[in-house]
Formats: sequence, structure tokens, C-alpha cells
Amino acid sequence: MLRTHTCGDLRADHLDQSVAICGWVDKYRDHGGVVFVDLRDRYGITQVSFKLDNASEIQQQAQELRHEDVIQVTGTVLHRGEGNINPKLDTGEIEVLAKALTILNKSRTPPFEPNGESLPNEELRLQYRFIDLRRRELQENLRLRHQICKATREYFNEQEFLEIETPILGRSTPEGARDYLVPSRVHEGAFYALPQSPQLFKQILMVAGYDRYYQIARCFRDEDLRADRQPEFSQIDIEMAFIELDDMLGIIDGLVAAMVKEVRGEDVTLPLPRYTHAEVMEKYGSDKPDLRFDLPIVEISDLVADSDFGVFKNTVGSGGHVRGLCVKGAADKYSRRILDNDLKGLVGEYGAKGLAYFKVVGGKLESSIAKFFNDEQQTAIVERMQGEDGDLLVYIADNWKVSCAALAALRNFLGKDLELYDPKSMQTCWIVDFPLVTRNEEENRWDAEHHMFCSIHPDDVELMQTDPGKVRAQSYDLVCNGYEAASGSIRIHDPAVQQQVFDLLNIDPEEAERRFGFLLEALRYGAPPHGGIALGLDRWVMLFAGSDNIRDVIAFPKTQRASDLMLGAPNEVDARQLKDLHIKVELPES
RNA sequence: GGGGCCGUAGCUCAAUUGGUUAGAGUACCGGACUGUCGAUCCGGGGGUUGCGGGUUCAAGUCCCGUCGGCCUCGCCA
Repeated sequence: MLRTHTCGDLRADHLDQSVAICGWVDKYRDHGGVVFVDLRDRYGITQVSFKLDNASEIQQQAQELRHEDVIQVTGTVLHRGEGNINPKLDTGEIEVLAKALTILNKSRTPPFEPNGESLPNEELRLQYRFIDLRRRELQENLRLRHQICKATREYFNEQEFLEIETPILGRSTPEGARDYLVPSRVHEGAFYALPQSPQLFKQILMVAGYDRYYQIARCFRDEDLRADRQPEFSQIDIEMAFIELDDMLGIIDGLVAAMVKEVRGEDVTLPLPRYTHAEVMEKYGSDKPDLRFDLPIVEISDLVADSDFGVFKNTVGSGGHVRGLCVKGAADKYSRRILDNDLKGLVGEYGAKGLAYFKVVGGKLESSIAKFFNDEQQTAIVERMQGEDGDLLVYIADNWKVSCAALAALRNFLGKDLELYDPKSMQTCWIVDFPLVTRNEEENRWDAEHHMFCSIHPDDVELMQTDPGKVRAQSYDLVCNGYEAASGSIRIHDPAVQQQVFDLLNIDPEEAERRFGFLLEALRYGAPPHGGIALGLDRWVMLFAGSDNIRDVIAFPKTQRASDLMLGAPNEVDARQLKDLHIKVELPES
């Protein structure tokens, strides 16, 4: 071993011991006769001192040290003496007086310092990811990620789950997200697809009798990226047989509690709260509400249907909704310019044509449009909103979908901007009773809300024939701080029911057989009742880390355009390789 | 596919709204210094303002295109 201790180990009880430590030169302070080096590894920072009167040769060597050099130091642990203790370091009470110095590897001048005052731009950080990953924050995040994986494995292992791997090279099923394709050399002109999730395999494992399965699975989706979305990501994938919805939720409640206990040492109150889809859409406009703050949506359509304000009146008249938020004490928080430009622009991104707003003054409304509402209407609105003087009332008048999307976005903005919650807190809940299908008006058909293997709520079987849009699915999402943190369902295990759903989705038996024949075939050979769920690992690490960017919790993430700046991927390949694969590249003319 | 923000020294930023030789901090190089911990002090080198056009007497600044990064709508069963 090149070292006896790490840079985070040494304390006052190691005094006078002879030690060897290794690490990167984080900082150096050359005083001529004495040189101080802050030596860093992932465990911490320890100060090393090199003195002229102690060993002139290594003191001179030490003067040559620069940022990010990798060195080994042997020496003696000394107390720094009163007045020289550095309270900012865990090891701040001691230092290592160097007796020997080995430069294990001289570093080029780094493009940035991992613990510098300001963070360089993301492009540079991704290009030099090996330096960025030396930053304390990223090292903490990856440790957190490990802890969560560890807690997950321990939790499932204790309960007789089997960790089973499923293939990365699979079959393309042109459903949902775009697939990443991998050409086959042996099968000319044919392609594998990388899995969007192990969904079909895990259901087949249930048919095969492995009734408790889990896997930390890598998934791939060739869609556009977001701050919380990468083209390849990891999910904690679970499937169980002989269970019902409540069992599944209970198991995952336990997992969440185990993760929180492992990471934060806190106890979570179980069961986690459950809300129905209809409930949260009405109250928060979103199926993934941020429950760290309240700020509910309130509908006033009935109160303004007869008002003189055309926008409200016409919206209600044509079946739309007038809904809004009462922002406590915020009447003077936002200028007219911000309301009319920034906030209107924000809701505009979600299709809202405008944003109406009032201040509550003396129990009445005040704004440029207040004159369109009579005293009675104004009083009724203030009362419905539970408004008090100094509150800001904001409204969206639009169809249900737009009003939900716009108000949800507005609510999230206000929650963050007005600091309505503790950013470190976590509020987790279940959303249940999703609709089985949603209407796709453009294509004039029903689309699966979750996926087409999702079973039907037992109370709604009759509705399949009469009113499919009202049928609830046995599906469930776990939502944390406004993120979809897990999603799953009880599956269909009866081929006849599966056909019923295919019929509704307008997928004829032949097409179904062609696309999912292997699953349908499996269901015919003794499929047990089963269900499952998948938790987005990256998002959970993000949530625990308090970060709002998924790149901060992935060791080697990709950019917004899905490239790896360190590797230079994706890249063009040799003509030879393409020839082997019978692939001809034809670029669009520019 | 659409919208928005950004790109100036190795890095983080500035440049009085189009006007002299593009500055500062830090990093880097040289020197001084035996108790610092954002060390300090003295000196030095470092720029095709992402790239390509255009407007203008004059462009880091304005216009068009392009490349790259970030955010976002659509998309993500």
C-alpha cells in the first residue's frame, strides 16, 4: 500500500504517528522556508508542511508542486498548536510534517480547479469530466447514489427478491419512445433495439415463476433531453406475482422508508399518503404535484359566468374553466410588467392565452379588469379564494387541459420564487386511479395512459363498453417534490382481457401478435396475477442531493444534444465497419 | 420540429449602449518570504472577442448564417 491513511482520517489521536498519505495537490502556499500543501482525496483534505530546517531537499521539491499533482507523503502527525487550528477542515487540528515526498504523477496545469471559487461552464466540465468529478459535490452525489443502491439491494434481498438481469440487445417495438437501434452483422439488414425498460421481460419472469424480481436496470430512450432526463438512465425495476395493488404500494412504501433511513437517518411516516388522479388534477393541475407547499387551485367559473368580463364569460360559456390561485401576501411582490410579460409568458408556453390578476383590497378586487365585476361578484370571488387584503389572485381562463398545465407551471414557479418551502424537505405521495386511456383527438382514437398491459380497476369493468374514458386503471405513480419518481401498475394476466384492451386501443389481433406475440403467448401458458413498478434512480439521487439537474448525479452524463463531450460520442465510423453491417449513410442535404 | 438565454485571456467576468492600444481577479512563469490555510509582496507572459459573411469611416457591440452549451414547449406507451 502506498498509504497508511486517507486524507480524511487523521485526528489529534494520531499525534506523533508515522504515516503515509496520498492524494492530489489541492492548494499550495509557499512561504520560502516552509511550504504548506493541502492534500486532497475523496475522504478529505489534510495539510502537509515541508520545512527547510527539517529536510531541505524535499522542501525544495515541494516548492515545485502545482495544482493537481499526485503525490505520496510520509511524515509525522503533529498538532498544529493553538491559534493555527483550521476549523474549516475535519483534519484541521493536525498536519503531517513531511519526511519524504514522492511525486507519483505531475499534472498539466488543469483547465480549472476542482475546488475553485467559481464553477466553469458545463461544456468544459463535461469535456474534462475526470477533473469535474474530483469536486466535493459530485463525489458526495455519487456516494449518495451508491448508498441508495445499497439500501435498495439490502431491502429487496431481505424479502426474498431475486436480482435478475435482462438483455440490453432486444427487439424494437415501435411504441412510445424512439428506440436506439443496433445493427446486426450476422442478420443482414436487421436491428436490435436497446431497452426502453425491461417491462416485457419482467412480466415474462412472472410467468416463469420468479415471483419477486428486482433489477437496477439501464434504460435507453432516443428522445429530447431535459434537466431531469438523459437518453440513458437507471431505474430500480420491480415486479411481483400473486399480489394486489395495496401489496405493491406497501412494498414500495417500505423501500422509500429504507432509502430515507439510509441516507438521512430519518424515519418516514407510513403509509405514504395517496391521492387520486382526479383529486390532484383539480387541486394542483398536475399528476405530479409538488406538495412541499399548499397553494391550491380554486375554480370560480360559476361565479364569473355572468360577469361583464368577456374572456371569463365566453370561456365558461364554451365549456371552459376559470381557475386560479390565491397567493398570500403577494399583492405587491410582482410589478405589472412582470405579471404582464414574464408570468404571462410562462403560462403562454403551456397554451394559455392570457393571465388575469387582481389584488385583494378591502375585501374587493383591484386591477385594470376589476370594473367588469360587480360588488357581489367581487365579494364572492374573494370569499371563494379565501382572500385577504394584500393577497394576489391570478387566473387562467381556458379549456381543462390548458388550465391545468398553465396553473401547475405557475404554481411551481410561485412556490420556488416566493420560497414557500424548505428546499431540503421531501414530500412523497402516491397518485392512484389514473384513467386507463386518454382521447387522442388528432388521430381520433384512445391511447393508453400508462401502457397497454395495465389492468382495469375492478369497479370499472362495466364502463369499458359504455364510457372508456371514465375507466380507471390499476396504476400508480410515486411523486416526490413535483417529480414523477416511480410509475407502475397491476398488469393484465388474462389474454381475453388483454384483447379487450387491444380492441379499445384499435390494435387488431394480428398487429398485437406481430408486436407482442411473445408476451401474449407467455400469458396463455399460466400467467399468475402480477404487477410491478419502476423507480427512477437518477431522480431519487437528485431529490436526496437537493439538485435540480440529473447530470449532477450521473458520473458520465450526456449533453442536451445527447453527446458525450469527453469521449466525443457519437462519432462517425470507418467505411469498413459500415460495410460489414451493410449500412449506407445518407445525410440530408443542407 | 418550435421558443428563449449564452459564447471575450487557461478559468470567472468587464468593456460607459458603434469610437483610441479589449481590462480586472484568478491561474500560469520568474523573484522575495519559516506558520499559512482565498497566504502576502514585486515583476512578467498571455486575446483571430466560437466560426463565416454583411452593414459602417469605424463592429466584442448591429444584421444574417453556422457550430457549440444551457433552459423549455412538443416529444418522453
